[in-house]
Amino acid sequence: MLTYERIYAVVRQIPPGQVATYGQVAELAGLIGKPRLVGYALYRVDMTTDDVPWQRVINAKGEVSESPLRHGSDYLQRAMLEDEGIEFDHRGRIDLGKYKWRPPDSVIEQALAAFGENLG
DNA sequence: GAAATGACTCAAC
DNA sequence: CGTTGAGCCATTT
Repeated sequence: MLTYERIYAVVRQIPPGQVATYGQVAELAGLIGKPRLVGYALYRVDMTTDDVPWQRVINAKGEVSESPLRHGSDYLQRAMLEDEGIEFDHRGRIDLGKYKWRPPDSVIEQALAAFGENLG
């Protein structure tokens, strides 16, 4: 289960007003090449709590993903992002070049430290 | 243990 | 730019 916590930890590092892609989170979470795990983890996130800002995690296309189980709350996620100052394209896409989260070295160092714990 | 699922990503046309 | 196909592996049943 630490795998998920790793992802949550990274997602929590995402500051408001910015978005990160699954690949980005996966890379920082040590799940390089396994973006699906991130998506799966976010799906498992208990959105009833604010533990993880899953809303700031989108796909590499800059679109806000949605799940059939999430049906109906897709607009809610968009609203939350808009509330953070993020603008959506006419197609519902976000300008990653403007809003994509740029992980600071501190986060990378933390990630590396986390890897060490796991890698042994 | 084995099969099925999945909020994705990269590459090719 | 949009669609199609293959890769990835932990979680779930």
